[in-house]
Amino acid sequence: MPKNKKPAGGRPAKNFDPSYARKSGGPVGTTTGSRSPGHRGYRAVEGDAPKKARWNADERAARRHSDEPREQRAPRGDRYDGGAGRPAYNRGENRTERPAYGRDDRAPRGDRAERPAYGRGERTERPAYGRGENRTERPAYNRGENRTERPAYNRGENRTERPAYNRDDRAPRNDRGERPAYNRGENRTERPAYGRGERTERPAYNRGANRAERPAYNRDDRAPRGDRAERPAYNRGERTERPAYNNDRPFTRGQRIERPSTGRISSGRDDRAPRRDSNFDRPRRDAGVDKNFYPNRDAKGNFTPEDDVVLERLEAQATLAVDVEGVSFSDLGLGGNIVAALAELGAPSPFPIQAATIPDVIAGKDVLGRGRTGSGKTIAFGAPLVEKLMENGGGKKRAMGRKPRALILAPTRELALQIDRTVQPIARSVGLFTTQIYGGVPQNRQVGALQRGVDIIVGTPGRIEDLIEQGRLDLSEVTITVLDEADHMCDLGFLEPVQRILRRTATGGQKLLFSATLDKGVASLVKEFLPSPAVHEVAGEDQASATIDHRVLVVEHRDKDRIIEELANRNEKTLIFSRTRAYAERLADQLEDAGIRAVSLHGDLNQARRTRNLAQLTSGRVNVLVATDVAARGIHVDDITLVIQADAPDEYKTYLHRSGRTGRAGKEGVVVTIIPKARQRRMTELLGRAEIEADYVSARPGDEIIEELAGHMTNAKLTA
DNA sequence: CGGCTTA
Repeated sequence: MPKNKKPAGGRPAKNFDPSYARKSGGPVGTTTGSRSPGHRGYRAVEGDAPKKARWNADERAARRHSDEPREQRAPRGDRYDGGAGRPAYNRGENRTERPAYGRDDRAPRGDRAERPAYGRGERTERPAYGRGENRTERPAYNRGENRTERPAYNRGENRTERPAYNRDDRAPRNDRGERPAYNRGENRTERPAYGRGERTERPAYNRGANRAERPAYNRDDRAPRGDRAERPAYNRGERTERPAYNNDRPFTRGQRIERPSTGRISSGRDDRAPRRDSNFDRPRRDAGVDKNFYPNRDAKGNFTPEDDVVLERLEAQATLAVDVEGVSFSDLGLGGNIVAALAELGAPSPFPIQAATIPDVIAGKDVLGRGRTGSGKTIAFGAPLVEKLMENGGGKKRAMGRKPRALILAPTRELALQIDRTVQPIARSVGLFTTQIYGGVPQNRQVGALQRGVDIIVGTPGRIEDLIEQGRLDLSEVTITVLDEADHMCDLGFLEPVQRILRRTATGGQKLLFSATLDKGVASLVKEFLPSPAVHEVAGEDQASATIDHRVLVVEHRDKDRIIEELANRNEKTLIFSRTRAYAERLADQLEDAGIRAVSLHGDLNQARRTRNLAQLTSGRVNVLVATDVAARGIHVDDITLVIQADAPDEYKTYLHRSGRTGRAGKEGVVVTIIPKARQRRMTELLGRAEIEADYVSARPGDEIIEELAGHMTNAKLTA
């Protein structure tokens, strides 16, 4: 706490003083906190003031910042005083002052007696679950024999059997003292507020130095093999199938130590997302458990060329650009407020895809829409969706705790965020609320928003399904569902969760599927959910758009990184795609080392870093982003003039989506795909499928062609 | 390979 907030001679505000609880006296009657009413921390009466009633988590979530658009609030860490000045919130002894954070309201008390000691017996055995020094003692993080004792944590049927897990029924507060050490004790005080603003101050959790000290966390070397054999068959099956699991982690320890820090601010190295093995993957390991969150993809490879035909088979109704000339959004059936909001968003009049689909959506039809990337698909579904909700809305509007009536699903968090940035202002213009539901961030705020009541949900499948299972999200009144990047949502790994989610929505609800590429991969969804869809695409706007110059560089493998470096050494925005997270990270590092400011974007970064790195490209703070295919679809960044495919894509659709990051809104762009000689045949086949013509050029570092492609020479020469 | 849930 800043010293200047302490009145001279006073004692620290009790909420902020970790040592307070130890001082037996309690209030001694001197002034404290702010003297001005309305200021945070204001205390009108000292000493005998009644103890402040506390909110439980849900109440707090419902009240917090209710006066500002919730989606625009700063991330947690930036609020209040940034956390750094809040030394002990949620920690140590303070904890005891808090009457059961987030528990009271959850389950009926009655449960308690029935579950006398769930999760406690074990606890004594591992007093500091998963943390600190204990870690080394538990080489097999979260695994091993404990597992068998709690056979179904967080899973299907168990869930229903113990409706009150993680809830009220644990123990009355005073029980606390008896509870061995759950979440308390010395560890707690040592941890400077896990997961909040102070993050950067956190000494070494999951970071460089510590890494080396923690010999066994989550890594290859974490547990002797023998451990595994002893484990009674739980959690084994997949393991054997994935022998290299954890071996191809992007950062092996070796690398880490070699380059402890290059001084890159943005390396992202310190912002790794938590590993996803153990718990995260666990559900799918158990046969017989219905929850199959991310189904394994062993079945992949059933792809046959015949499946991969372009949408024409679905008899798209083509719309010509000329058809929509002079048409306004009002003509299409949108209300005045929405039209005004669209104008504000920079969309004064409809694009063809919008003109094609908006009337059908308002008419209540299911719609399949294919439009070139950057053709305005978000508005094509967002605006009529809001219009529909208005028509059906009636008096429910703004009722506390009303159930959502529209759902927009996207394959990546970044895309969900971006969609919300467009849809939210449209919705707000007519008094409807949106909220984002996606993983990688604390769920409190999202749950709070749901409790206040929202109309439109924008999110990714994982968290949405999670909240459904927690009983915190009810889709039964969702009458309009949108799948953006629909074909990707039908890929293995996404299809099943998406199907489960769609089945949770109102029966007979309207479904809209949009993507830049659509093929028969969507058939299974169409069959089940879109009985007779209207299919739209925009004629003459295929992906081989004239504004993009496609090139293929055939290089020696050893020259590849060097050539990428030369290509990326330019003054305009460049997006580089790699196949793996590790390579994306390595390339970003290499570019930085070469003096080219670059950041990365991939699933090994935590969400904060992902958001920040993408924002750095958007804002122009850096010109180079190295990404996995997380950035391939839907992400819009202005003025990317060069897309480099450091690894060629496997699928023509991926090529189209990646290259769609440039040449947006009619601007020019170059797509350079770097391949080894051996890949030429495959590449040609892929380009044929994508209906793209591209020149092949062999290149070595320093070649003129690289200068050209980087834009250091004139366009005239480039095309010559 | 990548993407997608956890306090």
